[in-house]
Amino acid sequence: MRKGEQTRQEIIRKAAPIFNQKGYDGAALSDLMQATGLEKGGIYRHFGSKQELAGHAFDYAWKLAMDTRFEATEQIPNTVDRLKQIVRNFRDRRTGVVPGGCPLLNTAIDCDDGNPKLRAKARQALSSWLDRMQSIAEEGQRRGEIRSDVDSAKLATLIASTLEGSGMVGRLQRNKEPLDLACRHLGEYLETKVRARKARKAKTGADKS
Amino acid sequence: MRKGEQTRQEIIRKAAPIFNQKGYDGAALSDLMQATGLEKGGIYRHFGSKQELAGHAFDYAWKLAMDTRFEATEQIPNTVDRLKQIVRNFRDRRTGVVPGGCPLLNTAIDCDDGNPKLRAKARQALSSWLDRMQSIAEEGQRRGEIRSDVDSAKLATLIASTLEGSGMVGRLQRNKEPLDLACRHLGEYLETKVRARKARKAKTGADKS
DNA sequence: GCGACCTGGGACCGGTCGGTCTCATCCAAC
DNA sequence: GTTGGATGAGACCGACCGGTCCCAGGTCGC
Repeated sequence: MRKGEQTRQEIIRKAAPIFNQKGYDGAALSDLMQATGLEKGGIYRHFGSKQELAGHAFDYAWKLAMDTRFEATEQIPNTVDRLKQIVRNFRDRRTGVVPGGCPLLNTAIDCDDGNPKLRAKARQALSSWLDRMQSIAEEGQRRGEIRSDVDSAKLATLIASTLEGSGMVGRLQRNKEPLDLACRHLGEYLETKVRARKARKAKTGADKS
Repeated sequence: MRKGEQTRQEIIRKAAPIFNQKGYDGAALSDLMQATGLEKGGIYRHFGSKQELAGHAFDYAWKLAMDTRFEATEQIPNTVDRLKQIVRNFRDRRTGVVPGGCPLLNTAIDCDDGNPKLRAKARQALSSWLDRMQSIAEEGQRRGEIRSDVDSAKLATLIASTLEGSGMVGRLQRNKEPLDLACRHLGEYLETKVRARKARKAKTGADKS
């Protein structure tokens, strides 16, 4: 029972980059066999189907992505600063993440037509991301750090959309400028439209217009 | 010579949605045969390979997308208003467009690893879109409608990234709100950070902060 | 109206796909 | 040390993949 579970986790770990890079159809059993060093029978002992393995691989990749995106944010006291750190994490933190770009973006596009099981997973993953950012925004509003007229759900959606879109453009151009651009744009937006002003006194030069 | 060319165009027209929805690998010859009503031999008479057909199908889909996105913009005199119309077109105009979402986004993700030919096409398509928006921004700067401190290339990238990201999120959620949100966000951004102020007098209430 | 050629059908090809099954081996509890 | 279940190898399967080719029939220019 022990060795088997170990192998199972190893398969998921090794399979995740394959699925993330090649997509569900593009990732052939032969690719997975090569990546894991196992024969077909060895893989199918632990998973009932390719689809099942793909599901676990996505969960694994997404967990890593989420952990990375929220890394070093828990201890930031101010919620706006926390959101800004999330934005920066998306741009900067690359180590440890499953290769092939954002698993959410990849899976969403890959499974948009056909493969409803994986699509549902992607949808759920998006929700989990949005919910977590929304919670931070709501906490900020309760604490008076974020303006009360901000719609927390829409803010989360805007941040996620902008980051994912920039990630896609940057990946296509093989250039990190779009991501950097989005990062700065969102940073400015958070400062000027989201962060509550302290009192009467303006703090930053950014509110000049 | 006449009938053949007609059939060829018909194949491209019918194949484009298949490739756009299922991706390159996912679109099997059998799917294309069903969509076109032709047998394998009939298709291969007009195209040397599946890849070649996919290339033409992408060009066709992208041309339609571009035409739609820039529809009703040429005659808008003010360049900022023209950019705003492009943003609105992305959200609103759906008729006549190849089903399956943005061909650029689909192809970029589908071909990110493997299939460099198609990937190059996607990259070129992105450039053509960015260049066209950048040209509008530059024209606006020459005419004093757009602030001189705006980086036209970065503005184009920001608009494209935001729209594509929102389109992806909206597609996953099967909900047009993200796109609407991005649209309004970009509209506000264009008004407050891009459009040149007329003179001394403030025109909109938006510049209050 | 004839003849050449353009067009499309469909049998056929080797390769690979995801998936199954059997059996030798390994490991771990006793 | 023995033994029984857990484990993984690899042959095998039918389906389907992209691609080729030849031939019948339709479509043209003349």
